[in-house]
Amino acid sequence: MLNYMVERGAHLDAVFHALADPTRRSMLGRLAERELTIGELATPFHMSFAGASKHVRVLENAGLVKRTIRGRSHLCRLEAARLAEADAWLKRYERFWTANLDRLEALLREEDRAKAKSKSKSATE
Amino acid sequence: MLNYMVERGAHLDAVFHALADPTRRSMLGRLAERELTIGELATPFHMSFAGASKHVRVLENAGLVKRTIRGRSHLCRLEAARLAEADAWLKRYERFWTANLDRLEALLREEDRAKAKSKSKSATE
DNA sequence: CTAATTGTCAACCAATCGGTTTAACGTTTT
DNA sequence: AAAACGTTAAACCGATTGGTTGACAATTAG
Repeated sequence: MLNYMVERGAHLDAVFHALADPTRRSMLGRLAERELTIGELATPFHMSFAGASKHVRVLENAGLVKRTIRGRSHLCRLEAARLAEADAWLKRYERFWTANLDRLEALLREEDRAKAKSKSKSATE
Repeated sequence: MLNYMVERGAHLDAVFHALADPTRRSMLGRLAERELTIGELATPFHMSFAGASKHVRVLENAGLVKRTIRGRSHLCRLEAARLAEADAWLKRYERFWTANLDRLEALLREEDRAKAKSKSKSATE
């Protein structure tokens, strides 16, 4: 749906998909140190040039990499904004692994639910 | 490779893949509020029962959900440890969106690289 | 015992994935 | 003008994805 695309989550689909591949994560890792051309990005993996090029495009489409063409070589640089979005999404679950205070909070919510049995809730994704 | 599986990153593949689907993210969101059966997880989406079941399995295989069978219904609960791993991976890039101090750090690293031109580096993914 | 409920499994589908190869394109060098 | 370089495009491949259906197993309710 268009609403979904605009409102929220569309980026996350692409970003998480892009991150779900070790080759791509490795590329991002190298780009975190310096800007690299497609060729430089390709060399560490025993993979065809075109193969690496496709990985870069996935990263680009997810907004994780931006490319500037200079002459015949394409320079890639890391673009972190979308990573920040992914991080923000994960943060919503932070309390589940920071624990401790959680046990308490869980108990409180338990009490809350016991008291107010009437409400129905909407799944905010 | 087996080495890859054991060493690092194998989880991330599965976790990020699991998160790359809006249905699955939504399920996690609901599980963050309370434990739910497969059926309860399925209802919000106009999707077959078996379809939802497969999504849950993906989450389970990624270690994001744990299931306890009680009678004929399967209770699912959120398991956050793997989310923490994903968060830890993302944190390595945090400085790229917190910015500001970065410009400085980048300059410092630039100087460093200029001084020591001898070292080769390994891509730690 | 019989029904209905809760969920899985297996087969199947079209679409996408990660990867290859070969051909082409624009840029730089000679 | 020609050759070499850096990269993309297109066609293709097998594997996987998200989704369906229908049959089945197990627990629960009437």
